[in-house]
Amino acid sequence: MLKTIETAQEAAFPLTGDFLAGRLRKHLSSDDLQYIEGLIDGTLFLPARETLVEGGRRVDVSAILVSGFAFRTIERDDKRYIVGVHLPGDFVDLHAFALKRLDHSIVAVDDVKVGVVQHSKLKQVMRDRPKIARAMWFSTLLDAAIHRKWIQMLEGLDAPQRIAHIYCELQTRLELIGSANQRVLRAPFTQKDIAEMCGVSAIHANRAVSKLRELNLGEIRRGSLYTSNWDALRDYAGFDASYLYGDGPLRMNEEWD
Amino acid sequence: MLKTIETAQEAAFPLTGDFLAGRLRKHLSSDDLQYIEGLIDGTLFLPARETLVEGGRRVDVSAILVSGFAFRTIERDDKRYIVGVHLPGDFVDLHAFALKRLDHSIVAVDDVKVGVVQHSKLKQVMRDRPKIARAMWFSTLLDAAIHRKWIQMLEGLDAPQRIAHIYCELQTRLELIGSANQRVLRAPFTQKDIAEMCGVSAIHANRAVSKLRELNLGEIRRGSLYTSNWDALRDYAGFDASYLYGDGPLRMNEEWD
DNA sequence: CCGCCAAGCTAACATGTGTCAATAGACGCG
DNA sequence: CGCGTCTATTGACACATGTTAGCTTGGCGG
Repeated sequence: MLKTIETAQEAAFPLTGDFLAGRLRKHLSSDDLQYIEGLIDGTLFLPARETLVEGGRRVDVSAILVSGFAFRTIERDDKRYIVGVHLPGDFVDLHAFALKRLDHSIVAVDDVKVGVVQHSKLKQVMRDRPKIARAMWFSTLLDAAIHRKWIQMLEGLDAPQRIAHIYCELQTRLELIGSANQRVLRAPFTQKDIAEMCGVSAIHANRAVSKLRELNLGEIRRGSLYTSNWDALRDYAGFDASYLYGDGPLRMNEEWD
Repeated sequence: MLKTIETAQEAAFPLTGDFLAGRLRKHLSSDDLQYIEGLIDGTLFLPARETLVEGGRRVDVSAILVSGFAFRTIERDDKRYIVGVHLPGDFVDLHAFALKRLDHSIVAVDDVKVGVVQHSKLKQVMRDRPKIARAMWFSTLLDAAIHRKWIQMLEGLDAPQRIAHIYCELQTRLELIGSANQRVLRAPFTQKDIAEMCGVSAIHANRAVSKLRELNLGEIRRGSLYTSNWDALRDYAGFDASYLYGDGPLRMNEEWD
């Protein structure tokens, strides 16, 4: 169960379908998207910095992030490691459906709204709607592809490049769900958050942020990135968006039937 | 298609079912395992260091590793980043089924044998055998969980600890498929391979290997790890096997019906 | 409006890691 | 058997990052 269900409040208004399954928006028909929306049992609000799913716990529901940011985190010896970031439209703990318990936690970064789906319903989807099931599988594989890119990033980039890469990824993912802004990437991260995503100390993250500013690549203030030169930033980070499977000739609509 | 299909040879002998779907061995009935084995169209041999699947290419088959080791790698600017390791029994590019093209390459470490499965057959599985489909999904989610652990490892451990952690993981995974040895973990890695898994230079990997030797934690010779003290090694790396979902009360046999 | 506290920033020094250069060992091949 | 090549190893030095300490800024509640 959701650990913090008791601190959350029920939503009063309907979901729009706009951000729902935002990541799959380009990959499924609106019929299919509506079907997914129909799986949602209810909506929860969770305040910033609260834990949505505690690692190790058994769960029998999964959650779609409707608004706000969330982290995947692993704790060890009082240190927190951020292993992924999620945006509105991400089916954020779908992994728990097949794994039954998660190896990590999901925490809200700012105030978030999530849609809750019972695993029993997902089991039904597996039986009755193989195409939807495959799309959900695809969504978790996209998480895996992002994980691999982070591994490569941690293996090959220094701290300023890692920060640049993470923001480039987020910008592209926001573009894919239609909520990017050209001049600013609004995000609620502290520099400690940035440090934990990059695997460096908070102090070094600060140095790295300063370096990006000195290089005129962008200015990070209170988590938000202001830049006039995304191309230079992408170049600096060696960012290549193909791992996000955002477009090209391989969208599921064309491939999955 | 398999890029190197022309360099590979057809297998002459039948598969045993022993290592097949080795990772799922504890999670499925022998009936189900035999069904998976039945999906295999043919067998390929691939010589050491050859590429099984080239990243970016469209594929319409996936491969189960029957014998030998394989790496997942990403290339960039003539540098190779190893983002994962696979052992016999791993459904090594099942990700390509839903993704259609892979964001990375699969390369043989030593001489390998793989079983090939057509995606058209997997599509059939999605329609007709939801439980098997879910098990295959599980297998890819296990890859994702391993990716997350690598991210944490790269964010939080220094080079010698990373090496220790990787070998601990491999030992546990070998135990899970019943082919571990208590005194030696036989593996065909060069120190350059180890460096590329850890995200450090080959020279620094050498220093790290030396340090493990000095600390009496283990001796790595030609890729194989000789140790008499796995507990100390696990402790040194902060290794906790729960992310491998090897046992406990959450096996699929009990949970998936 | 004040004051508090978390977040951001800076400096100085220690450790981890990269790079270059050089050498030694292991293996394949003629 | 000896040569050449890939792998492993060592030393010296430069750069990246961690750690500790202290200071500044900004948002927020009283």
